[in-house]
Amino acid sequence: MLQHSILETLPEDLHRDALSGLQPLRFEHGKVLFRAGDPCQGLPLVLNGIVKVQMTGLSGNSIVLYRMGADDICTLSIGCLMTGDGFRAEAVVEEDAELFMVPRGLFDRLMDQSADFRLGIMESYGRRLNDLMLLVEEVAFRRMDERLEHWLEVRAEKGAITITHQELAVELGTAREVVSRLLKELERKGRLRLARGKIEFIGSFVE
Amino acid sequence: MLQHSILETLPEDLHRDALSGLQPLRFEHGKVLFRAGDPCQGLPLVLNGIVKVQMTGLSGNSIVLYRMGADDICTLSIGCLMTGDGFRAEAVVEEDAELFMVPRGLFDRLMDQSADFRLGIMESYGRRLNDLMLLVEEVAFRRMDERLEHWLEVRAEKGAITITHQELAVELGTAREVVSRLLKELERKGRLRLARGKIEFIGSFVE
DNA sequence: GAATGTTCAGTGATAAAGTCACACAGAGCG
DNA sequence: CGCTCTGTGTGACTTTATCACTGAACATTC
Repeated sequence: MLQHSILETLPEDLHRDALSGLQPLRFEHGKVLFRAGDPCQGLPLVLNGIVKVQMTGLSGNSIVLYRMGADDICTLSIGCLMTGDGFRAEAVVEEDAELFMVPRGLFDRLMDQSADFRLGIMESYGRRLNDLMLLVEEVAFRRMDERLEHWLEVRAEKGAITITHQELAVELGTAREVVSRLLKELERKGRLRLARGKIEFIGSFVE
Repeated sequence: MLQHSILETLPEDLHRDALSGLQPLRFEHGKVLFRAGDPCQGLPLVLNGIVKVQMTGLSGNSIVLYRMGADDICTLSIGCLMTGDGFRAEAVVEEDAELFMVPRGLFDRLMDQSADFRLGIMESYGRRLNDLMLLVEEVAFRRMDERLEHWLEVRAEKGAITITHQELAVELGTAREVVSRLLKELERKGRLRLARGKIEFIGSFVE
């Protein structure tokens, strides 16, 4: 389904006009869409798949800031698009994704001519700001065991997931050893089973 | 000086039109502009003074997210303005401030009719997003002693500041005891002098 | 299939930061 | 002066981060 809801709200002529200039780009798992310092090519509209955005601190540690899925807009790019500054973060394709890349000129035109488009952009910005505020709160005040358990609970329905402790550490913005120890603790409590690169949920997680 | 640069870019008729509907609102130090959960009244344009935005976690701890000064735009409000959701944060006047409150209708009209206004809004959003990303990185990976020293260095030129350890803890999103201990350590090293509600800089800070 | 290299996981020691509990000091006030 | 309120100092303990190292699981090569 190669469409994006923010384009569907456009009046017919604008819509046809916009689509004619946009090719869906296909990216595979693991592909780095952009990295810290890259200039901005345009505004990415995610059609399907999942892209995660993470940043690496001066210390070398990384943390996942948020994810984008179908119908999402990479609002982070707008800032760069406007000011010409580079990104502070990097985006990595987590599940094979397709997206439209809206160039600066078209973006300006859509902003100028469609109130719905503007609304969509503003809403997306608001959501992103909100996400980041919640992340700040979580990182600053929540305990790591709670955060880890919460992260696991969200994905527990799948029964098992494929992820290394290092990757999990980046998700939470902590150290690999911390994740290893906490997971081991959960295994001792009989709530999951650990294997190399895999976590299997049992007991309280699945219920 | 009761003007705001984002309004100055408007074409003359729009500018006159906008200003006619806007009264500068005056707020004193300590006044709470809005708190978590409040509905959004409009888009605040800061004319002068300083407003700080902070949030309180479920744990009861707080952290300062960012500050707004002259010519700033409270972009956080746009999200609420659009979706009707309440704020997650609260805004407190730090230095007496005046601001314009742009109501929804006027905001929509300006977005519709002025490319410069749109540009200003987008830039502001971008900056805010960037600030929050940097904050996440700082909270997640930087050591508290470094963060405290950096915070102090920025204000050291004043020679002395009036602040309690508790307030400083909220600035950094940590506990009062941690701040007390780190400050005491700095005092032992001869870099500052502590008094009730006051920090006086000496030695390496002033140089 | 044995040797080798690479990635991933486990763990002890130690340092930094957060939490809890409480003592005490200065400021304001009846 | 004695009382209260707010701000500060500190010990004890828990949680998290960092460092250093070990061994296990998997992949590659001969």
